[in-house]
Amino acid sequence: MATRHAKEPGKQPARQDAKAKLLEAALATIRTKGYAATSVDELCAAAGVTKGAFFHHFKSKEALGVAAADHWSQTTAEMFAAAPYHDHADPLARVLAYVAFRKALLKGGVPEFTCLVGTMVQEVHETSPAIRDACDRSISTHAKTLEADIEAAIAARKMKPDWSAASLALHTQAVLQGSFILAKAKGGAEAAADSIDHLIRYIELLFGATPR
Amino acid sequence: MATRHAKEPGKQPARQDAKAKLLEAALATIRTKGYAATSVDELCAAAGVTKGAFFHHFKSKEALGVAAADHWSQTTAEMFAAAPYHDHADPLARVLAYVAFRKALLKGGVPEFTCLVGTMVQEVHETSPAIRDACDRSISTHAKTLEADIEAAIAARKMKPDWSAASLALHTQAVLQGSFILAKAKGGAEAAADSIDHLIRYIELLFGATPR
DNA sequence: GAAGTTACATACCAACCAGTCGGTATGTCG
DNA sequence: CGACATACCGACTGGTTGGTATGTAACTTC
Repeated sequence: MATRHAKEPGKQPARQDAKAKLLEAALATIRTKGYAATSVDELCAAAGVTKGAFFHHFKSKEALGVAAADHWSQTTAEMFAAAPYHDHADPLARVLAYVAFRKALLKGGVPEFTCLVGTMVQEVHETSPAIRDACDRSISTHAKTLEADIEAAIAARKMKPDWSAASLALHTQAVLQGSFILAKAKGGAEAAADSIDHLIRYIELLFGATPR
Repeated sequence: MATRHAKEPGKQPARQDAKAKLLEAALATIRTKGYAATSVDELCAAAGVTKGAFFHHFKSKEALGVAAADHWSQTTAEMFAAAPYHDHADPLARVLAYVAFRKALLKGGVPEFTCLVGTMVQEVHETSPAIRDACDRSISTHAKTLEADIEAAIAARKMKPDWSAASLALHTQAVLQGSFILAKAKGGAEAAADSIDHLIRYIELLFGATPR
């Protein structure tokens, strides 16, 4: 029985460590194998904690799914907020730079660049309203961050389009999610990159810019 | 080949019935709950057969997944081959009518209009190469059926685009798959329809037609 | 420094999972 | 007819599942 009470900072595993490690393990594992095929035991093993810790922090596997989606929303929001595409003066340039940025993210293995909530919502949309809503929130909130720039680009050109900024913002997400499916089917990012190029071309044409 | 015909009408359940019923049950159930969350027992119950019948026709659950993807490829291919969008004289009109046809298919509940192979490949891309390949075949073969019309539309306008007919064909599938994810996240087809409208607008702009 | 709370660990369970196996009913073919 | 194959049945198995009950060490508060 080893009693150690080392009080120095950064020694033993921090107290709230298990929850964070479980969420990180959930992101990686669910993106690779999907939600249903990921077991609680597996998550615990990947996180290096026990099942007691899991059910202490999450009242069920479904609650972990919701928390994982929320965690995903938060970390991706921070990442996009800090991304350089906001730096352009012209709003259309910012929108195009955003899409180009998304294309540039297609690096590494398929599970590393695909979307957690897109994967999860496909599986649980009929069986877990809580997870579905969390995924919807993640996608819709992110799309919302594009609306102001799209709106400004419309206004700057005095356009009166028969489509809304909101629908174009959601369309960008549809193309990205669809491109991830192509990447998964083909085992590589090439087709996904081509599809994103088509999206860039569409936005250029929509706003009357010269397509490359 | 082996012509197996019932001798008299009004007989007992046909002999090859179980396999077909299992495949139909697989399409419905997997589209609703996903592949991993669908158990063999559940499939058997939905098809009204026993587990003995299941493992007689499919050597494993994974084999059923492959067969379901192939069955999906076949039935959808027949359905699209018989669809009216081929009737237009102009190849671009055929392409646009195809996309409009896909939009018109967004009827009923979400599991009824979404795509089996898009759902499955998201889950199993890293864990079941056999199913992933079957899903890739389904998507890529279907996309291929659009290439000739796109190519003809390019040639008719003497265009020299920096994108290929193949990539545009795959892009249509990406948009459709992405729109299904939006539909699943939002629990309805509206956002999916809007996204398909953007795809129609893109193709019109690409080929210099007047956008509506 | 006792009391209470939080953050884990250990041990366990009933339900469920994919897959097996011996058996039967119903063909086909010679 | 008999020999053999195919189609299907349903009980069974061993391992896994999500979830629980209980214990305990560490931190917080007074």
